[in-house]
Amino acid sequence: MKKVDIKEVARKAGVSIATVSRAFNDSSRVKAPTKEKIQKISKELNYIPNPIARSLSKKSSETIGVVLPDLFGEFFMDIIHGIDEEAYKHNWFVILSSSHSKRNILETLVEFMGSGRVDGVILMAPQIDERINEIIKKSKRPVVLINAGDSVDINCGANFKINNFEGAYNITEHLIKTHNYKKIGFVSGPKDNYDALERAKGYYKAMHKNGLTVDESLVVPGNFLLESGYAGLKKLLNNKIVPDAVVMANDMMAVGAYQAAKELGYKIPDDIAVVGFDDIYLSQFLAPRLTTVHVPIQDLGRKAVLQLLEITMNKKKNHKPYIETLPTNLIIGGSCGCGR
Amino acid sequence: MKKVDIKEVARKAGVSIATVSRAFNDSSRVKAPTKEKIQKISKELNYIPNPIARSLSKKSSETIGVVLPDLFGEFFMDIIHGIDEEAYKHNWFVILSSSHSKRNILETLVEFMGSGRVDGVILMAPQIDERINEIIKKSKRPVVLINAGDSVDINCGANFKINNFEGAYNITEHLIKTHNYKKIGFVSGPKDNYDALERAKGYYKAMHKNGLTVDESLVVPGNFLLESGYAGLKKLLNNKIVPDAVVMANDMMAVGAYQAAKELGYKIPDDIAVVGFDDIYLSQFLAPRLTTVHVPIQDLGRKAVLQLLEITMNKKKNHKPYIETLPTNLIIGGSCGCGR
DNA sequence: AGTTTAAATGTAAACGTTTACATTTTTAAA
DNA sequence: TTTAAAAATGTAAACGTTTACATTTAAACT
Repeated sequence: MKKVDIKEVARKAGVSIATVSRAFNDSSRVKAPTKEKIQKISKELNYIPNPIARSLSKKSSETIGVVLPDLFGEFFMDIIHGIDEEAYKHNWFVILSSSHSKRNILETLVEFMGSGRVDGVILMAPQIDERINEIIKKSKRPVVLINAGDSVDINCGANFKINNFEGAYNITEHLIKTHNYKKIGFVSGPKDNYDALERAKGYYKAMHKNGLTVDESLVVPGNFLLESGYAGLKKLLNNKIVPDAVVMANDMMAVGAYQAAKELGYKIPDDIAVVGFDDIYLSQFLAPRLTTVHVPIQDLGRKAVLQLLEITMNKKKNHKPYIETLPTNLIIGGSCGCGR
Repeated sequence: MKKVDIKEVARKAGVSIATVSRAFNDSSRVKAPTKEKIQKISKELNYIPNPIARSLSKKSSETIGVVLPDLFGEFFMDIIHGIDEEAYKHNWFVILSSSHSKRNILETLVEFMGSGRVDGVILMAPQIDERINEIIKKSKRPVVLINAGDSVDINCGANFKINNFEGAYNITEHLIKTHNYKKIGFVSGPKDNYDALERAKGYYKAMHKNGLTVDESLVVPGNFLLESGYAGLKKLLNNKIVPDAVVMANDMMAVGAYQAAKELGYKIPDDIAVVGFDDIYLSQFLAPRLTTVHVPIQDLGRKAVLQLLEITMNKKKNHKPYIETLPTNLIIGGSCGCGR
């Protein structure tokens, strides 16, 4: 399989390399018979235009860089799935880089941006610090953010978010209005996490809107990990004011809560109702099925790609960043008390 | 942030571009003070050598292409995780492509191989057909296979597999020797899937080795999906010969089996023991925890990368393909009857 | 100091495309 | 036919590096 380049094809076809190139690109400018001959010969020789050379010349690579905080959990799986699927549909490639360390986000970003390696990047950084923001601002290439808070809207090409607030609000209100719970606890996520913060806000808002005061002791800190959900619920169940329901800031912690409840002999939802957030795969297998908030993660990935392509195509200069907040929806299981 | 290239740096540093290039590559050949000056200036100008141009010139991209059958389930997550982690460690990039269709595997492979886009590819194709095999053979670039059966050992650079046979053998034998089950059923995976076949073999072998005959009706077909596990167990429980234990060819089907058992009022493991294969995340949350076979998936990814890098570095001409079969290990839960 | 050798740097030709611009061929109009 | 306009093709200069090979500079011997 010796190397075959455009010259070879041109020679065999009796045309110039420009014609060959055109045959592969803007086909309208080359006569049909010529094009056919070139195609035939290319097939024979197994010729594929070298994408590297092409990128160098065109200054674009038809490749998207994807930078994710850490490659773990189905959340990221789904994002990647969405991205990959959409990118493939449009014949783009995806370069993946999960940021194995904080510092690495920067590095990768710089590497991506500075070079012709990618035409744009999809960045998911839970909280964007100043340096990252700086890079995005300076960058020639479009950046589409996923779930990145609002502080950075200005510099990016687009920012897709999940409506965490609404989701938390709705599920909390469900507990209040449908089930008439009064003492509703909350186990929060990491303090510096954008999603976590929004979810907390949603919980508070729903409580207040419905005339319920939130006792200090009803809110305990968590970190999105199973163990902290476990510890969180235990703490709540040993509280002076024992809640009759509890909102976990994500499903993993809800799983921990299930374990804690079981251990302490509390039945869900009879002794205590538990709800989560994320609708992870696992949640449907819990008994009773977890009531939670579904988050359209794959959509997030897909939309990010589409937006990035759009920006890349249109080359709009000083486009306003496009901001979209995707809605969530309530998944009713048995853990809130429904279907009792 | 206007473009800054090697010429710009060279000019500012008062040296030739060759020196700049050397300063960035084989540093030993440029005098220390010069190098420092170049580094300083590069930093000032935010210069990063254009990887595309570099690739074109060097005919290598420090990028690995990863082709996976489909981007779904944690199995693939783990593989990607392993690959990404190891690649990052060695400063390589990863281009991802899940093959959204059969035909696409070919396309992607050709695209990857023919061009300078990647230096090598990691391919996971459950069953490799002739055309794929052909491409691998012809290819200039190294291919490392993951879990691809043995038919293709000849052409690739390496082939990493999971010891499916051993895993299935061991878990079946565990049921026999530790628990003294005699009527052990089996729900198989897809007929054309390499892993599935090996697992089936392991089950049969363990049965025979321990003097148990396998009644036809004890083996029912499945397809690795939850539903088929559900259907599979139901079928077995309605059998003339009702098994006292059943080996599911993977964990997802075991989850289905749990649902079927529950529905029919069979208690696991008292009425029927169930074991799985894969040790998926979910399996630890089943009640009782699923007894299963752990598969070192991340290792698979990591090893594949390492091997690929090695091949790329050493440029061994006609190296024998490196073949390694990774061992599995038994995860004992309550579903087999242990800890009763 | 002069000569040889080694180290540092420079020059210019790749690498395989794309694409303005120039030229030729074809088509249409006069 | 001739000529103008349009379509097809060709020529050659980018794109930003790396790297043989050539040249200069420095170090090490006589």
